[in-house]
Amino acid sequence: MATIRDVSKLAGVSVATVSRVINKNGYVNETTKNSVLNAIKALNYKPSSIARSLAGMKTSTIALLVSDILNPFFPEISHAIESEAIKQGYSVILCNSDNNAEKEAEYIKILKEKRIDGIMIASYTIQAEQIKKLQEEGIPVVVLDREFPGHNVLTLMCKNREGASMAVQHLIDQGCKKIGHISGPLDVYAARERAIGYEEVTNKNNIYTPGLIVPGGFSIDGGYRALLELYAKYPDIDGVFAGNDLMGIGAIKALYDSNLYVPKNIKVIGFDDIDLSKTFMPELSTIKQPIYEMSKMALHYLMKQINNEDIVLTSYAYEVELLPRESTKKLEKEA
Amino acid sequence: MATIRDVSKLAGVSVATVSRVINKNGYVNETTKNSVLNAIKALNYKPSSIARSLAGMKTSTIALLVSDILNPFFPEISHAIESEAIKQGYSVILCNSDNNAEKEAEYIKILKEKRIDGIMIASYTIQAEQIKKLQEEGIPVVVLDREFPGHNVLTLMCKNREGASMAVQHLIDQGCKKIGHISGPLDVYAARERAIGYEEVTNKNNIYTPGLIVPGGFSIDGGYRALLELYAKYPDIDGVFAGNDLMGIGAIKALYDSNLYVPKNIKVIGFDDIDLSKTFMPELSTIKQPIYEMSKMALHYLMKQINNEDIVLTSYAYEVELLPRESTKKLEKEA
DNA sequence: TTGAAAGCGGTACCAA
DNA sequence: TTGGTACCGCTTTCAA
Repeated sequence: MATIRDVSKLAGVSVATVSRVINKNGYVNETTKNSVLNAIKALNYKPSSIARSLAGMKTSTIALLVSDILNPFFPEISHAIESEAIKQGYSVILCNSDNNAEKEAEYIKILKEKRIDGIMIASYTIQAEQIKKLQEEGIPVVVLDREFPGHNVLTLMCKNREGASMAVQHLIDQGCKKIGHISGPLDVYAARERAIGYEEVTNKNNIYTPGLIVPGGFSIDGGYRALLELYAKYPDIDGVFAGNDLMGIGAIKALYDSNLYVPKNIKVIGFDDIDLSKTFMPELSTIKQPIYEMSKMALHYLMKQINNEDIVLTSYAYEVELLPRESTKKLEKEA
Repeated sequence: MATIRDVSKLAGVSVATVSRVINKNGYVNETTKNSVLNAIKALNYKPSSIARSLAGMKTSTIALLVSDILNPFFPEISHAIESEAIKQGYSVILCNSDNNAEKEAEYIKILKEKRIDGIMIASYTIQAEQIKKLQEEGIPVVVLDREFPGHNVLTLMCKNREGASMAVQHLIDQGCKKIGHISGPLDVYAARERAIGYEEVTNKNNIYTPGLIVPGGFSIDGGYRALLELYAKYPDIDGVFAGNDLMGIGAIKALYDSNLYVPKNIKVIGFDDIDLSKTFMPELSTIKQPIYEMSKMALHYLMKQINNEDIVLTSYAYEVELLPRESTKKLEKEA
């Protein structure tokens, strides 16, 4: 593989000049420039990012740390982050923690060694302490879908609590009297907020019962099991708010396998609006998070930090939107 | 951030010695070693992979090029590749081509600049020519789910044609008389093979009709539209073999929206056995590809090439397995 | 407008 | 067992 020296020799100039034309900075005579360009082409020269990073002290690479790449929510984030990053000339290295704190820690170590320019975190296992450490070492960080009160990190999320309230209110509006909640892991911020939103509305309507909250681990299987548990305890349940779409889908599946139908016997609403939710049968009502928009802004702020622009390290919550679909439809005969 | 020189000074040794203890190679006195280790800890020193790569001429990084990260098939591959790579001390940088040849080419350029040690390709847009070029430049390549006859590349896939035949035969066994095929893009190897498998079996049973093959672009939406088209042309269709699970799901959805039910009115079978297929309702019968196993072996062979071990650059096809589920069940009254 | 040369942070060879 | 040092391929002053 040709090096900058090969190019400089062939073009009959110094490496400094070659560097200037590659980076389009500094003065360089038009004629000189052309002969360099020709030499580059002739040698099929591709500058080594490795060497560039070492000399220039930046890698043009960021990392995206996710909890679980098999959960469709994360590929959606990943797709957004990557699309936006590439526009700015950045590559992203995707790290899948598999919800495993050790694997995550290992990744963080590797990322530091790789001297990435910044890190975007969409992982539930990460602790505030680790984020603080990253920042102390001068690595820009932005966090998605989490909150660390009292910590100075930029955090982007949606209005989880409000969304949850909207979801539950929607079930009530559709005629549900006994509403269960399949929650995410309650040590996860978003899951907790959604559970609180559920509590608030059920309380206000005097239909709150602690036993109606069952954890479902944010997965299809978890949602499946949670629904069965819920139904065993409360056979008269007629509405379910699932803490995310995946669990909503699991719940519908469990109902189906129990010969109960959605929305006829029980209405179900999820959260997130992943692609799958409108493909499922019945189509899953949900609370839409602006995933792409959030991710895009998150990247934007990460870049700002990387470029040493002053920004306020705080948290923003995006608006959510109720998407009523078939899974919460009020049927004729009920009306 | 501390450098190797900082460590050497604090420990009172030379950088060479520090390098030796970091890399656990060469002789180093136990006492010296400990003082180095202490210095490393005291300074929170993390060796720069950048500098290491530049000096050592290897990056310990491979790339995985996929067609579409939003298609669950690819996160599954990605998960497998990444899990296995990390075990060997390799990081993987995930590149999502979005089925866009230009974006893909851009990525390949970036990857060359990054001097990655090898590249794993699971992309439908890539051309044999590009692979040849990579190889000529000395970059190890392994390809998943494609075939390039006449080209010297290691290619891993499953028995697509055979699997397709099994799928169609299964539909026939379940009593289907008129079987349509929703195909993937026919310029994609796997899609073509599956279509051929379909043709072979339908021909043998004298139920082959060219019009019964409709393309569905390997996506849910495409499958949805393809089914509608198929049904409009052939209202008496009673079985559908979808070229992948996603299209199978789209087809079932389309049927459902047309008030036709699976498996009662029409039976549907897919291909791949993505996670979702057994969650969908009805559960989708499918042909299982050993995705994890294939990916694992693909990585294994990529590493062999990276380590300059001699291997035969050829193609292997893995066995597939019929997974009959609800979507092709023969109902009582039909029996 | 161009070039010489000093790094960037490691590795590895050769001497000691 | 250790240390000195010449690279790896590029960027970036500083001088010319």
